[in-house]
Amino acid sequence: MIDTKKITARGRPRSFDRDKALATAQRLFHQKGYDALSVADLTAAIGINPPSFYAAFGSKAALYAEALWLYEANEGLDVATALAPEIPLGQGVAAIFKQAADAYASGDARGCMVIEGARGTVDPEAGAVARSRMEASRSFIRDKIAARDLPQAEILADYIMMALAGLSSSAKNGLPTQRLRTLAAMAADGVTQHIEEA
Amino acid sequence: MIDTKKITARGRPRSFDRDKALATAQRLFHQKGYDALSVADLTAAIGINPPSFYAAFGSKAALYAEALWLYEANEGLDVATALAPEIPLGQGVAAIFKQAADAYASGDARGCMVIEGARGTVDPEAGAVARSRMEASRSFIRDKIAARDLPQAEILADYIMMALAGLSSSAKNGLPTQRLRTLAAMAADGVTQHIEEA
DNA sequence: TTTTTTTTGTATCAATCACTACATAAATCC
DNA sequence: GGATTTATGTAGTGATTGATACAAAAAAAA
Repeated sequence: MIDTKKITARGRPRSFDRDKALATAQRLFHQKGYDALSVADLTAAIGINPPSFYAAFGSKAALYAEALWLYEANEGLDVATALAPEIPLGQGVAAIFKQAADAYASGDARGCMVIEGARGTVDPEAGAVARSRMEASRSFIRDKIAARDLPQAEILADYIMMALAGLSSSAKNGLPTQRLRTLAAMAADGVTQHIEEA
Repeated sequence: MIDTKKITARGRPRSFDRDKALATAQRLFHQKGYDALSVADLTAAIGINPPSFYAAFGSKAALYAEALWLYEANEGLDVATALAPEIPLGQGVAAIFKQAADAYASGDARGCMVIEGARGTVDPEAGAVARSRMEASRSFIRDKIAARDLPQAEILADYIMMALAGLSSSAKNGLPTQRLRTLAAMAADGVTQHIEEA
C-alpha cells in the first residue's frame, strides 16, 4: 500500500479549520439531534457554504458518523477502567452510572449523544450509525463482565444499557446532577442484588 | 356511505369512520413516531384525502394529541391499582415495571408511546404535548407515593420514570419480553433497597 | 507564464413537508 | 322543489429539506 498522505497540498487551500468545524458539528448534533439540525444550520454555524460542506464531509450522515466517533473519544464513559478485573463488579457498575449521571447533566448538550441518536433519529442512515455504536458499547461491556466468568454477562449488559438509557432520558428531561446521582446509585443496587442472588 | 354517527346531521355525511381512523393513526404514530409519519402516510392508511383529514382532525399535531389520549386510555399502565395503599410499595413498583415489560414488548409498536414521543419528537408542538402527558404521569405516581407519607416521593417518582424510560428504550431495541421482565425485576430492587435504607 | 488541481460563492435543483383553495357532491331544512 | 350545510376529490400552495451545476478564485506544478 502506497502512502497517500499529502505532504504538500495542491489546489486552492481550504478556508476553514476542518477539525474545528467537526467539533462544532458534534456539539450541535448532540444539542439538537440529527433530524432537528439542518445542513443550513451547520453551514451557518461553521461559516461556510454548502459546496464547501459537502466537499469536506461528504454528506450530513457522514459528518454525523464522524461526530459520533469524536464524541465517544472525548466524552465517552471510561468503562474499561470501571470494569477492570480487580474492582468488584457492583462497585464498577456504580462507578459507570455515577460517571453517566455527571456527564449526561453537564453543559448545554444533555443526555448521551449515542443513546439519544440511536433511538430518536428518523433518518435511517444516521439512526443505523448510532445504533451500531450503541451495540458496540454493549458488546464491550458484556465482554468485560464475561471475562469474570460470570454467567449473567448478557443480562447484566442489558441492564446497564437500560439504566444508561434511563439516565440519559432523565437528564434530557432536566433533572439536576445531584438527583441524577441518586438515581444512578439506586440503579446500581439492582445489579449488586442480582449478583448476590446468583 | 358508511358512517352516520349523528342521526340528525346536516350536510354531506362523512365517508369514513372517524374513531377507526383515530385508532389507525394512534397505531401508526406509536409505530413510527410523530416526525417519521407524514400526513400523506396517514391519509393513505385511512383511505381519505387531505381535506377530509384536516376537516376531521384539525391538524397533524391535534390528531397526535388525540392519539396520545387514546393510547393512555387503552394501553396505559394501571398505576392506580399497583400503587394502592394496601399494597407494599416495593411490590407495587415491581408490578408497574412488570406491566411495562409486557406492554412495551408486545405487538408491532414497541416501547411507550408517551415516553418515546416526549423524547424523540422534533416537532415542537407534538413534543410539548407528549412531554405534558409524561409530566402528568409522573405527578400521578408521585402523589400516589406521597399519600403513604413517604418523604422520598419525588426521587422515587423520578426513579420510576427513569426505569420506565430505560425499559421503553430496551424494548425498542428489540429485547424479548422475558429478558425485559428480568430487567424490570432488577430495576425494582433499586426501589426496595432505597426504601429499606430510609 | 501556463497548466493543473482543488475550493470557493452564487444560484439553484428535485423531493418532501404540512396544509388549502375551489368547485362539486350529498345530505337536511324550509 | 329550492336553499343551506357539510364533506369530498382535484390540484396546488409556499416553505424547507439534503444535495449540486457551474464558473471564478487560489494554490502548486509544469
